[in-house]
Amino acid sequence: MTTDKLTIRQIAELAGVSRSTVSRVINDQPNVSPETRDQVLKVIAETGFHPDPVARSLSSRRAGIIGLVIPLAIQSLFEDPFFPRLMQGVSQGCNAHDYTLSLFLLHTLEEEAKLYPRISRRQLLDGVILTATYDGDPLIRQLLANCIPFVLHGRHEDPRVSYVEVDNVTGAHAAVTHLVRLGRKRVALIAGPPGSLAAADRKRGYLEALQERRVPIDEGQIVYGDYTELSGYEGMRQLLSRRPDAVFVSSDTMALGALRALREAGKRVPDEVAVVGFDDLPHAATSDPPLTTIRQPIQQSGALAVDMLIDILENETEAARRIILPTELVIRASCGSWLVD
Amino acid sequence: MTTDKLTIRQIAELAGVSRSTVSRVINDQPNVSPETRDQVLKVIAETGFHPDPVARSLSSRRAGIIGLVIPLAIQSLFEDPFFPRLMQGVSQGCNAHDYTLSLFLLHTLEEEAKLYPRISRRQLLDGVILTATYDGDPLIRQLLANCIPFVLHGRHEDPRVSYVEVDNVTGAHAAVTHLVRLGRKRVALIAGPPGSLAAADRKRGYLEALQERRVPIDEGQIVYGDYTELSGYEGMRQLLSRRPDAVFVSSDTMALGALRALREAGKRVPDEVAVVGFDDLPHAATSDPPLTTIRQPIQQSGALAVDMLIDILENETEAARRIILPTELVIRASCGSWLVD
DNA sequence: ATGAAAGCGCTAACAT
DNA sequence: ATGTTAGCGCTTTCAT
Repeated sequence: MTTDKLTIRQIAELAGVSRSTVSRVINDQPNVSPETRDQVLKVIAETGFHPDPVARSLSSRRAGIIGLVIPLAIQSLFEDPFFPRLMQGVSQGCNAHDYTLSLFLLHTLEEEAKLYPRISRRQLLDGVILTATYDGDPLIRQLLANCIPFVLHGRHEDPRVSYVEVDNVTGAHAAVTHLVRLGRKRVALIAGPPGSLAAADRKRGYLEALQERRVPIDEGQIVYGDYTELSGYEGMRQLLSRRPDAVFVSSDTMALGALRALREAGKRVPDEVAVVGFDDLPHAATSDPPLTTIRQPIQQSGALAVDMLIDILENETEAARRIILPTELVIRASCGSWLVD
Repeated sequence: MTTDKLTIRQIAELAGVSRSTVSRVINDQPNVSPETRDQVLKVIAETGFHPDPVARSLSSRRAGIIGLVIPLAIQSLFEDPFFPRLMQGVSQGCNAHDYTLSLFLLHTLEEEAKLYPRISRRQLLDGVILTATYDGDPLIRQLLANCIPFVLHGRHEDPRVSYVEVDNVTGAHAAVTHLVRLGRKRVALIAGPPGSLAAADRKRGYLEALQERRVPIDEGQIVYGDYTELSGYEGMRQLLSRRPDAVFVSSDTMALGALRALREAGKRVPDEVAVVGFDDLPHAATSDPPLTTIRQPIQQSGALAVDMLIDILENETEAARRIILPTELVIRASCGSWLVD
């Protein structure tokens, strides 16, 4: 039935019209009489015709494909549910707009170098969503220099860059303020990797919250992880000698590692040490004890990045677009709220 | 510098040759004299020319793109590190062969229906890797019917289907045999969802191991989950009344849920109940207690699926290809090996 | 409202 | 070894 060698040419013949008309119908363009349109649609339905996306891209200069690129596909990518969640959001956004999603996980610098030709032609990809960029990532410069439409997932200083970000400063601020109000005096921080802007923002929220509450800041209470469970574990072990009575951890996955270190050390959570994470991914709710955390709308942010990119693609304006999404404190057992009720 | 309106035409002019010659050079074809080749390569390097992939696809009828499709993007996708790991493998495979990866996460049946036109044209996608298919998934039939090259991740009965699979039966068999040898008499099973062939295979391994060891099989000791932590938790709670002294869980993530249920119920692991998982993902090593599990080469299986698909694309043969990968028992604390030393 | 015709940038016979 | 030419299947002016 579906001979699949169909082209608009055959459809045109079968419908008794010209190729242009078929093209108009396919693309929902005006200037086709209702009868003609119905006739063509009927033939298309009967034959099961689908226009060739490649030919279409070649002549229309748009591919209907969006790239999601993750530079230096970090270790945590494959252990932290954060990225899958983000991909889900991006994927849903693409599906909703009938765009295809291409995924570029760059494991090495070589692969990163090879990426560029692929996207530079503005043909294979209409635009790019870039996430998990690190400080000084050359990709942003390249995209900017070559006028390739892109949206960053995470904020950026350059005024030309459009982005979707989560309000990391406020989120971290809320977490730490919560701990201080609960009476914790020695609040440590397991931060994300230096070089990550999101990590820096969360650290800033931590510092500002302490300052506002007149809690002295002790640099020794700050350690850095890379969003893996292991780095959270090791970070917490380092912190142990500083005897914190609370710790704000920049991701749930690292917080799970911190809980493990505390358990091993025989520290009761939250009685001796309160813990607050960041993300509110599923495993935060099932840890022992369940994790108080800052919820961020990961999936939504991915979908919004797609919306934004498509808006940029379809309505070419100059102004960069920016969205900042709010976070939310989710209270569970690990912060010990009930201890002070 | 990079004017980016370059076509082979300009390159041809600059190099003083014809377009065909440029094309030959680009595609590493023979019948170009070394001098000409060098000259062309020089111009290409100087201008920073990259051939347009879309135009190339249109005339060569191959896109250099592979699709990874995950039908009914199951809940567990976004909480179990299994899929990210698989994607990493697939992505590396694609990068190694200079193919681009497109990701199709199908969240609804509607989206699944829309996918088909996208791939049927044999243009946008050269081939497909299909994973997490469920029983009676229409996708396989469609791909087969339309002669779209694809590789299944997971085995399949149809002799025309090429696949890469992990030896689930043997893996599960090893897990259960290990438990029985350790003296466990009442070995329960938390299986994967009915409808999944991999889940059925693991169940078969479980049943066969018990039979071989002359352990009576109790259907009441078998429950089903969906690879989420929660389903493992609930499965274990159901099993509690059956008083198992061991449980084989079909995924690490579900095993974590089982551990949580046991902890809540005050059952000591492994003393009272031994637990063995499946996967050996990072979180298996950091649970409390660390999880004995069956390691499967997820990442490798993804990369191999790509290799296989590309082999099929580039050397069109009739015969279906099949790879079965071995698993490995990884002993940690949760099975209580040391209790019987 | 409809059709004719010129590309889009490349590959692949075919000719030389 | 190199050039010529005809498409690939569609979109898009430009006529009518």
